[in-house]
Amino acid sequence: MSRVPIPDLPTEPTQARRFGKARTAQSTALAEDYAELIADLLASSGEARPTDIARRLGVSHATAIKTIARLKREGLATSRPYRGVFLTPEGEALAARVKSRHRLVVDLLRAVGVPAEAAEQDAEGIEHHVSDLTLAAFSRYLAKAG
Amino acid sequence: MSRVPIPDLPTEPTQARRFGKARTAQSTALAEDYAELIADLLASSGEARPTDIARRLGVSHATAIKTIARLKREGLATSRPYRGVFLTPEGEALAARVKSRHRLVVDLLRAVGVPAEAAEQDAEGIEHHVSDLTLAAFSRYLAKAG
DNA sequence: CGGCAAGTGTAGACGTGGCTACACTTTCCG
DNA sequence: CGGAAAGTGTAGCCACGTCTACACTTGCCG
Repeated sequence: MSRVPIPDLPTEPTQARRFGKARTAQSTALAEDYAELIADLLASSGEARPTDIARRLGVSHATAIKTIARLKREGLATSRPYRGVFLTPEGEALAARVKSRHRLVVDLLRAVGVPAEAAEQDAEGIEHHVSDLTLAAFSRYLAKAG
Repeated sequence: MSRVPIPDLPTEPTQARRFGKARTAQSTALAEDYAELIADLLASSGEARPTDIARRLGVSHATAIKTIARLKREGLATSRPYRGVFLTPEGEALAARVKSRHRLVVDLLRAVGVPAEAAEQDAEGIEHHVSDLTLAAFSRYLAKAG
């Protein structure tokens, strides 16, 4: 009988490692989204207020404030009561990385024929799981094909 | 001066919707992973035991059991104490969908030049955020380019 | 057939991200 | 300049996914 009705599963530790990484990635995703959004707001309007951030993200302002507190704890942002949020140099670096990665993912999706709105929507979730290796491949592909 | 140093942000509700969807997607990701893995284990060894699932996923058996309970609540799986886990028809359908989507994502990544191991790793996280529209585009692209 | 190893299940704790409700500042306009 | 609207912050709740610790079944082997 044919040999591949059941393709071999990855070895147990390999698969566990993959899932583990995917789980961990998710914990950094929030910080990345916030950093990028704060950078955008600062660039486009000069200030990033918790309420604006909350509205953009579709969460309550209380949730936004809690997450901003986490960014501060992690050294990515600064803020003083009633005075808006700013990014530390590390926060800005993260935002820049995230932004360029986002663009690259959207461009790649578009390049292989994904409609614009779907590309934007899916990129929002996909981008957090794209490794540097994959990103480099996207970049090469776009340089060649685009 | 140049007109596009700051590309317009998406409108507030649009962006909120995108983030919201990305957040929601993540909540279904776990169920998808479990369904796919259970299907694989059933296919390759005839049974899916909580401990095997836990080891593959890199979590404790207690976590696996709790998540299996959730799958049961959602009508995707069945199990009786000490007797292993099985999928309902809906669970099998989900597993099949997830499996083919996973394959398509890996193939697409490979097709644009992502190294095999990176493709497998990243697909694990990416797959949960790929919409049907995007999946269809991937499929078209592979048919044309592959 | 008795007992032990392996597997299974349950309880309880923790951190996270989400929410609502309420209190306090700021800002701005009459 | 005073008060109301808008924004900010805090408290307390919930669901979820994770863990460790402990108790109970199963199944097999001597």
